[in-house]
Amino acid sequence: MSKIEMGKTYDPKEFEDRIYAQWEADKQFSANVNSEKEPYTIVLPPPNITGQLHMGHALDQTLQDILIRWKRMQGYEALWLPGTDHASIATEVKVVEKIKKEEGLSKEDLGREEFLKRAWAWRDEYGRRIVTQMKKLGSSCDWEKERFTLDEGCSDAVTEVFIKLYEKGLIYRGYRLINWCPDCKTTLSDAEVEHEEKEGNFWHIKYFVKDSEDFLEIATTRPETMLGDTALAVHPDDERYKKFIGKTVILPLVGREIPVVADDYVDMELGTGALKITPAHDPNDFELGKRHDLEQITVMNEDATMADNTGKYAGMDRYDCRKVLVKELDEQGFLVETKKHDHNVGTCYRCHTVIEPRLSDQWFVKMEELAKPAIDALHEKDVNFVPDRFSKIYLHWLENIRDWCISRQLWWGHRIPAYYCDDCGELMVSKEAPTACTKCQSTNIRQDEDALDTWFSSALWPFSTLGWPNNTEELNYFYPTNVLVTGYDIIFFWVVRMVFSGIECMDESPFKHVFIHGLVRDSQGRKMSKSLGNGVDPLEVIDAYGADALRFMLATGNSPGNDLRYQEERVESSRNFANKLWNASRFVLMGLEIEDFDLEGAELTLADEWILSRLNTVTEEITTNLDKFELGMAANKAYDFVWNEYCDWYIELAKRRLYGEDKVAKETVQKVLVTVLKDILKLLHPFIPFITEEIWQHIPGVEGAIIVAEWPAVKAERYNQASEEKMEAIMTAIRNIRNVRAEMEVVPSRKARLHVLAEDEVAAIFGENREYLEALASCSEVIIESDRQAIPEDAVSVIINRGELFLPLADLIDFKKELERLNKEREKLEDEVSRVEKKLANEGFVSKAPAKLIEEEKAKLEKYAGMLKTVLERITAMESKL
RNA sequence: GGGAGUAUAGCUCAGCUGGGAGAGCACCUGCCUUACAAGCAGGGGGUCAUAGGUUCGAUCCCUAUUACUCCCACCA
Repeated sequence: MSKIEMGKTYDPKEFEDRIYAQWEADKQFSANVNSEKEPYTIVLPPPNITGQLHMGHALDQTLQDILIRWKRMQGYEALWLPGTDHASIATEVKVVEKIKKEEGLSKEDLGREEFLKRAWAWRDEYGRRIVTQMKKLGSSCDWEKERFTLDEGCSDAVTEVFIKLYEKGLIYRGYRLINWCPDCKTTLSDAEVEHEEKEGNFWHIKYFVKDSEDFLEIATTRPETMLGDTALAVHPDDERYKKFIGKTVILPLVGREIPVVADDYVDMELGTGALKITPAHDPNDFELGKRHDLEQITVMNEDATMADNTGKYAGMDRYDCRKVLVKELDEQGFLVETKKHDHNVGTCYRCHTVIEPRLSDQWFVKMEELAKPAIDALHEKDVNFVPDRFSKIYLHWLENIRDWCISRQLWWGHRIPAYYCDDCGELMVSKEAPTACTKCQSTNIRQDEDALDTWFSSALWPFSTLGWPNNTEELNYFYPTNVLVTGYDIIFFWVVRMVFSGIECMDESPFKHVFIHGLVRDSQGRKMSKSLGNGVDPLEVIDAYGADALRFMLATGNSPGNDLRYQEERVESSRNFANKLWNASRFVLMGLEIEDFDLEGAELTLADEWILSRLNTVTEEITTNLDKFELGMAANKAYDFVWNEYCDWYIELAKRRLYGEDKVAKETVQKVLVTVLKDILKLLHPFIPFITEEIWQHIPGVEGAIIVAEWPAVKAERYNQASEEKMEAIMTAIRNIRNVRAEMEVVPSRKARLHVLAEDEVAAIFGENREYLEALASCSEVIIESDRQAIPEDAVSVIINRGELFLPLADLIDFKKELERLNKEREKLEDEVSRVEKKLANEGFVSKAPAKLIEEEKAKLEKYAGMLKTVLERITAMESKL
């Protein structure tokens, strides 16, 4: 491996693509059945091929890549299985738009076969684009295993499941009222219907009793459906309307005779307490109609225009017809009043057209039996949500689930493996098209025209991608997967369905953990959307700041399950961190003459021991955080350690030895610098893979890539609390000296002697490590004093625990100012002392608080009281001079 | 109509099982100190939404209230 000089500034463009290509060439992402290793599997939530990746994908994938890279380093056979989703309805809409625009044709003009050709071409183009984008982000997927929900294997799985469930009676064909999108001209499942609050009216209409002046007043929000009314309904206990029950009323304008039925579904409080029943256009009316054996009259076409059976209204759009009807009802005296009434209406989740309930023959999955084991899986902790609160959403959905309508009137998707005999009407479900009817032997057989709900194939993703229904080695090894990472917005579209499908087909939940993240919003908290034009393209961000900066920004500053605002400043600060790491590494590696960084037998200084000990502590914390899916916290800890401890303190302290004459000391400090740097790079690699790999490969003597380097182990024997405490004392002293100097407005270039007057133990620490103070506190020399008399009179003092530091600043010292400063210090210490004293005087605290805490408080009291005493003495001395 | 989330520094957000409030950005002061001005050093700034309760002790637990956000729901 060649060790080229590192560039002076961090330039991600210089190496990100190169590093990714190198990983690919070295097959670092490939995971294979390996009995020596434990598997760790994540399947990528397959992005829709409808377009390009957005920030949400970038977040989703960053989190997965962090986990996969971390586990790979921990020695697992880590598989991240990528792929894309054909997104039946969404893609079909796009392709229809495209051919309309480019060729001026409709999909019917093209015909099924030709249309599918265009759709596959679309898939090739966008599928490729998505892969390119993911690589830019650094996603370490095993691309050789890339799958597509509509590829051969996944399609086999779909057919297999369909037949299996059909044969078990869990898939059936039924004539039901389904959700119909008049624009997409297909059915939708309940999950695909979004409810939107819309302004509307209650129209109060008179329905006259046959051969009578008596009438019933009903209220409706959808007068156009009256053309399909087949009854009126009232509550059986409603005194106002009891006399109407069983009577016949005349449908206004139309003249048709319909009955008045009693049903306790009717709410007496709502509207007028009487309602019209249109079984073919309202789910409740449908149910009620079945109970009363009412006729179902469909009065609308597929495109929501009025049907031929509506006479003069035929062909009108449903809303135009509504206007006309209301006008006519009014003119003819049937309309009593119009009241404003806002209500929720169902809309298509793709095009937001108002759903029209429609009667038709469709395929359904019977849910009750499938839902049960999925509910149990959660209770038995086979499936665990992170954060746990999302369990409720999952449970609520499963416990209230209704049968799932899976047939779609679309071409782009898995065609339903059902066949009909045109002669005898026999229905056959089979893998291959039957050559002849199993009942009448006719060869006039045609396949069901419909395709399956796109989520039907997504539901099988965790095992269809591993080879199911074939009993492959990979399936046995990698299934069940370890964690599913996804947004909360598709818990019921997808997560729920994967769980029950996994249990049904594999007898085992498809994943142990479901790690839920939120949505990426814009800087003002709005959802990113095309219509608002506020979307931020991850590729542009990567172009400007690098993939590592984007990843780090996405991984930090938000907690699991919560939404995240995209803020450019945060990407910038992440980029700055990368730059910091780059420069620190450059400094450490510059002029390195050794390749062996083994610290065995090396003579370590306090600073060495301190940084190694801190590294160890931080390693342990980060590992624990990752175990608990606290990725943001882990990243922040690494950030703090690198910047505030390694760079700001250790590197600064290392400089003296580094530039010094002592060769052994120089080598030792280089060893420590590199040892710590190596672990830093490893700890950061899952978050910022490119820069860490690039730097790693500049380290002399390293073999192999960091992507497969071993995750740092926590070393019990190196944990050194004493060195951390000693170092802390010196660091505090340095901070205090800097603070005093800044307050006294001493220019940094002016050095001063430091006199230390302290208890022996403390004085010893300062004496042994005087060079730290010289290096970082502008001290020209450090003198340990044993006699107060020896301290120059014109010195500024810094009170420390069990001691006092003096800085003689001759001409600069202003006694009045110094006195002010000391008095401020005194106040602070007095507050502290009185706070602790109060606490310790509290009977309840002393008797009930844990012993350790009480000890700590006592130690604090001693410390602060001691410091306060010193400050007071100092003040007295100063005052005598004024 | 149910359910959930959020409310912490000027802004965006962390804060694990209750034990002296943190970061990034912004702001103020001083520094080009031979890795880094994408930097260094120092500093200001918070009755942790409100009111109660539990506790020796509450940003954290409980109750209620307010504001915002989201999800679910067949009430015409």
